[in-house]
Amino acid sequence: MDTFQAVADPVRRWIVERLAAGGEATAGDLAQLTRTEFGISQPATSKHLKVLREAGLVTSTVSAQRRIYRLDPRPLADIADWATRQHQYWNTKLDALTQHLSTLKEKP
Amino acid sequence: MDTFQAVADPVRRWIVERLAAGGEATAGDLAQLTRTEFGISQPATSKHLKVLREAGLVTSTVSAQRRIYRLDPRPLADIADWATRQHQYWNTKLDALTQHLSTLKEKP
DNA sequence: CACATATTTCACTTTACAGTTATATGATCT
DNA sequence: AGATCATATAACTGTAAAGTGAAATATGTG
Repeated sequence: MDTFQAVADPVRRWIVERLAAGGEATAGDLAQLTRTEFGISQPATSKHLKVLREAGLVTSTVSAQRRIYRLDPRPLADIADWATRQHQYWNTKLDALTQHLSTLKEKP
Repeated sequence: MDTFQAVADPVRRWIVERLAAGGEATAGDLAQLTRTEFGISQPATSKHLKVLREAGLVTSTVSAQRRIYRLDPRPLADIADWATRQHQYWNTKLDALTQHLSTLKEKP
């Protein structure tokens, strides 16, 4: 699954936001939080974490029985880049159009 | 369907890119192009366009029997903002950590 | 070693979505 | 009006993803 699909799911997007805000969290923390936030079970969250892991959005390190999850900022940068590129490219065209229209208004 | 889910699909992302590059296109143009690019039928593309419309990513205007599709840059800006926000927030934390580690290295 | 804790994986069900063909809608042309 | 073109919708199918409870795996503790 690619990066876009990974963050398409609201639960996973919420997890990403949580990790960005808190820095890191154990799988148990996240399972607890998503339970209260979305009412889903612990295995459900575990599977979401797997998807995020395979998409490269998060990394996990083992600490005894706990798995500590952290965000990898690079894939997010890719998304931001893509969106900004499409956004800006088209915006310049839009600006050109607006300007063209206003010159038409001056000299009708 | 929300903006993220709309651009999660590769066909729709391709359509967005095409509109950003070309400025505008008719439904027929896009149906033709996605046909050669992905091998899907005209109704399939029509449904993708519907999703993009309902997500607010594109607008369509009627010109005789044709529907002309254009990109609305605002939702893309939202995506870029979101991704940049998560990315940067965590990056500052990462920088702080890196700096912390290097000071530890100096004075062990 | 037995037991508790943390997390993942398995087997299964339900739901959502992309795709298809066929049909409907609406505008243009002769 | 009838034919045709452009696009959308309907009805249906196959597949994938998200959810669940139960079991497996691995680590720490009395």
